[in-house]
Amino acid sequence: MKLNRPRGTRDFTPAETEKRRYIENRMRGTAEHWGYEEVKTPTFEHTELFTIKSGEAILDELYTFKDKGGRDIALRPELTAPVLRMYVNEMSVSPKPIRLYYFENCFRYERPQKGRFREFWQFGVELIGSDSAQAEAEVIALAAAMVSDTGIEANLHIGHLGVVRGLLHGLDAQMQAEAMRLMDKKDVDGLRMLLSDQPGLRDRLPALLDADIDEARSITDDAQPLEELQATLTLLDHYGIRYEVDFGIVRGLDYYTGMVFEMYAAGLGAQNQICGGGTYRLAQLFGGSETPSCGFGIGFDRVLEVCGIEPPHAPRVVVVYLPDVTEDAIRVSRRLRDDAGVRTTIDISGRKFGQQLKHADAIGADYAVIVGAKEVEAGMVTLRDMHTGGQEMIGLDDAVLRIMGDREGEDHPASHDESAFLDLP
RNA sequence: GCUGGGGUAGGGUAGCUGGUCAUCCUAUGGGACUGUGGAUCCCACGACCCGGGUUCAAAUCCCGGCCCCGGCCCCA
Repeated sequence: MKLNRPRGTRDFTPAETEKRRYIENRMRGTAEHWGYEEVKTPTFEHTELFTIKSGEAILDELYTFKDKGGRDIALRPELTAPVLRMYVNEMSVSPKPIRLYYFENCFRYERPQKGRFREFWQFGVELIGSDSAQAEAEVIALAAAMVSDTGIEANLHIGHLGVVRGLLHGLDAQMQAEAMRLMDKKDVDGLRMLLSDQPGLRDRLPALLDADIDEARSITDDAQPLEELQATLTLLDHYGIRYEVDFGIVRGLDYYTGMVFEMYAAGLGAQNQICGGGTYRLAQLFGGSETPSCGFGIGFDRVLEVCGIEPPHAPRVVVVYLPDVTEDAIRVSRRLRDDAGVRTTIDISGRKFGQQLKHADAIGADYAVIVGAKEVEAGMVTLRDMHTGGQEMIGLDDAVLRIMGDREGEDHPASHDESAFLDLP
């Protein structure tokens, strides 16, 4: 009986993996240019870490189990909590602010659909130790840069939880939660109905959904959140980032303290959000001292689904040889790998000459380097361009140069990206 | 959790008002072809999602499950 992979998981073929690696490394490169350093945390944590952060309700969506020592363990559903836990455990005395990024798989037990899987990958950033306007603007600008680096046009919406929270202050907790939910859904009618006996709010809250920052001033009495937001937005203008003010972004969780933002891309159906973040305080929940922070997460799988970027083509070379010169052929393949640094394969199946070429074609080789008695005698190789069919007997050094020149002539981005790409294990 | 559509070789499909050996294309391996690929021909390989029911007979009809693709809910 054939076994299939578990629901909501995926296999990635070589072509898909290559593309994922390439995009991943571009994003990595951007984060590093902004001075962020990569961290890794465990794939599983104590379940408590996530329930402390997000409440017991998330247990339904967690992969949990008891380990052999009876501990309650959960596969990580996200990385902000693990990274902040790590900060409290390992880095709380590091000089602030601390700039961290991560790229990891996460697990959520949810119904799979477009852009939603049970194992998915998140790229994220946490700027720990500051919630200044400068910090917020940097984090948002970095998110925008990462997304646009992948060739995606996304809409950036920025809001501030202080405004809604200030307005809802007098209501009981359940009403507040419901109002927040309706704000998030932009459900004007629902809001009016919910707040029908709250004349002070019934119109102001729905009005906030469409308000820009000036209009918001007339809706709320509390000027402070708006000033904070204005300071951040002013800096973002200097970063050259385009955004939309949206007080309907509520990101319901208690630990968000102020600015919140989301990015949306077309072409993803119901799961159109590719990035979400904001300013929060979590460290004290995990036993650290109160530490303002901000960060965001990018849904890597959704990015891949809409981004138009393809990895640069790296030439493929096949050494085609006759059985009586196997040793020479192996020597040639070593030179191609070591000196030219191109991906080089050589027949291991005992195929006949014609079939070796046929196979080279089938796997999409760009060049065949032909080694036979003639070549060995002349101390040369025959370099065949598999695309044009043209071929020429030349010295191995020339062949190496020719192939390397091809690689450098390809249309692909700046060298740092390429070297990062090639340095992968 | 709710809901619509769907599961036939590795991929794509025909058959699906029950009845020869389940069709065709493609991919893969080999041969025709012992120094020149993409063509052609031949051979090989390989499937009815799982379980139960109805029936002399089930890929086909019925029930349940699993899975896939969407939508809702949720979304740290």
